Amino acid sequence: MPHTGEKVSDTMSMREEKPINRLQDTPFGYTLSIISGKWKMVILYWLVEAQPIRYNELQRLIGTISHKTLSVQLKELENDGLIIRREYPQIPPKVEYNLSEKGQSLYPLMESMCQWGEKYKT
Amino acid sequence: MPHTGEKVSDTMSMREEKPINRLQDTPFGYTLSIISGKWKMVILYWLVEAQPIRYNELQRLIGTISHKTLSVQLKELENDGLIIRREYPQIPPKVEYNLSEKGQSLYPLMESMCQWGEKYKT
DNA sequence: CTGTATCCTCATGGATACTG
DNA sequence: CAGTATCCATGAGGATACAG
Repeated sequence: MPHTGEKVSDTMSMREEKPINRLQDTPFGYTLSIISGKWKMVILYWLVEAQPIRYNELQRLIGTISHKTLSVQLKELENDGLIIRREYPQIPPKVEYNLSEKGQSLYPLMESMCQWGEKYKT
Repeated sequence: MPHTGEKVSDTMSMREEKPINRLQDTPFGYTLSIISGKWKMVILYWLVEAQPIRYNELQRLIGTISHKTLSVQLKELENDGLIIRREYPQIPPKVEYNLSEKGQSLYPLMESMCQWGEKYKT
């Protein structure tokens, strides 16, 4: 898998005793750490579909995510630079979420996942 | 996201009251259910790199996965049809794991993940 | 409306020992 | 060698209440 142009052992192997190459430090591992978890990709998916989207609408679309979980996940996605939170100083408050360019760039990945699922889903 | 050719609400939305379209029943959700989790993609990654591979070697390569966890994950991957377990009736036992065609077909996804990580990793 | 703050449950995964 | 069995720790995620 030519993910770096280097030998695999240079970028991902745990074989070296020191320094230990942690999975997270590899491109593959980094991506994994960003999009793994139960909800990350689902949230990103809906952002692709419906951005800009407000907090409540997002929760309604996902349907089964809890209040706190959505909140935490959104904050993590924001910290990872995948989404942009835009707050309107109103009463009542209004917040819109959009994908950043970095977030948008995951679109091909989601596409691949959809196509793969389409093909292999029982 | 044209993952089915149908309207999004027909395949993924939770908006309909009944029947509720569960995420798992969508192509996207199916893929998610298959590859999510902490180790699935890591194991598949190493299979791409080093198949056919034996149980012990696999654990050694991953480096930080526990005995039980690897065992459980391998069984799930086998049940999902992504890998093929081949047992040689020897003493001591020898077992080799290979990717099935279905498993191999995830290669583009892994490729995408590597490339994305390569580009956006800090 | 858009969140935080608590508290709690439970699945995931780890350590260790044992088996064919 | 390639697992299973058992027990345990951790943290992700959920329910509910409260706040700005």
